[in-house]
Amino acid sequence: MSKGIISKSVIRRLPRYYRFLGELEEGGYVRISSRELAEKMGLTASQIRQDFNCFGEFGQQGYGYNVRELRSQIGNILGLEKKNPMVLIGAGNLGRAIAAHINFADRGFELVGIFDVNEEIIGKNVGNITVQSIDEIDKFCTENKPAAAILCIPKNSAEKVSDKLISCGVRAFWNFTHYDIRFSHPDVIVENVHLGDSLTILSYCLNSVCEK
Amino acid sequence: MSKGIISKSVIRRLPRYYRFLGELEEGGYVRISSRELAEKMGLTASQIRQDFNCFGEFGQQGYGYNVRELRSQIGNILGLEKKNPMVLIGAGNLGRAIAAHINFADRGFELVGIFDVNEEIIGKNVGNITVQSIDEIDKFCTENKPAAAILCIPKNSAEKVSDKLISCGVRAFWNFTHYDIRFSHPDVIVENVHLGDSLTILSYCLNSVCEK
DNA sequence: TAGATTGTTAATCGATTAACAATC
DNA sequence: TAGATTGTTAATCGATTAACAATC
Repeated sequence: MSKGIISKSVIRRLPRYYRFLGELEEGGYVRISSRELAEKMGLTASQIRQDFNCFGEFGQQGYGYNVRELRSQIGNILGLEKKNPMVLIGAGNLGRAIAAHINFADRGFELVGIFDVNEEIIGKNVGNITVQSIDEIDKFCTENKPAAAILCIPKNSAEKVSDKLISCGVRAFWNFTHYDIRFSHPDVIVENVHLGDSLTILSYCLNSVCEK
Repeated sequence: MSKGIISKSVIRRLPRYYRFLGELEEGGYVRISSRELAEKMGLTASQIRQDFNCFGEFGQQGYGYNVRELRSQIGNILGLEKKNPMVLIGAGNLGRAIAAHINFADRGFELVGIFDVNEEIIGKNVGNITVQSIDEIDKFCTENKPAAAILCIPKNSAEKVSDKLISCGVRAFWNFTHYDIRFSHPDVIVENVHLGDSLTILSYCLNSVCEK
């Protein structure tokens, strides 16, 4: 699919390309040039062409890119035709909101199980999934082989839980805790979401002069 | 406070420094060298010294940095002693989870109002704040002068709502929608949280060979 | 004083932008 | 064919790392 290993900077732009192309497609666009797309997205045409050329030659000289075709290619690159089974650990406020709010199917995943330690939550439904005790995780993983896990748990339990999940074969984490999974598991795939840090950055920008 | 304008790359590392130094302080550390901190955080000592020197000379040759002092300095840089009034727009799953989950006071903010359009939610309490109708936002802003807003609303209402808030004096947004506020308001401060994009990146990494 | 470690300058690396030949 | 726009190479820019003199 791709020409060698792709830099994080490029990968982080792919979901946004995918979204924009979806909107263009809905808006009836059939073709678009890198120049026009750059204008709409606030990037340079050069960067767009460089980015796409990491993965192949999706355009045509003198014409530009076919919107539907390009979007579909990027979707494939992102692995969105897959439905990787995923578990949610922690069904507190944040975990339940994630479960309800995120369209997993459109992002290459399927949410197949939810786990918690809190007896008051266990047995209740979140969406159409019944929250199970974390003690069931071993058995569940053996049967369902989840590839990925969402961590919406307190920091102090994150080490134990992630160790356990990795030993059960989970290879990727969407990590909402401040625990650094990669420190003891350098080969695991981790996408961190540090909401607190994000708000802290907003505080900085509100109180100081910021670039861009 | 700082020596000129600081690059986004540096700013994005500040909250993590602040967190680590907090943990060190709790763990009884009095001093730490850039080398030791680098080891713990998975950075280079050089980068740490460069980062800190954007803001001043916080260390002492031959000694290193005083943990408590350094943390306090970074806290000030981040503006965490302030309590900027902030409103939440959208009290659905995600909005309510954010309101409950985030420690605003530790991040330089105070949540002072919550707004929604849904009649079934208006009048209910989220934490100790009563959800108001979005129609009240004008009056509320005049009285309370919120500096920042959290957008947890559908994309198609984001343009109207952000225009309105900006006209009411809101200068900064913690934006959970995929609407690009800066496109029509280039001078506004925006910190985007694109949860869907983040999960999509995890899909890519799970299905392809990734760096780091 | 000697050892340690900073603050800062210089070198390197990687990412973005510009330029242009290839080609539809 | 002429015009447009890509794919790709070269130039620039910015961020990270290395080196070292200053100094506690």
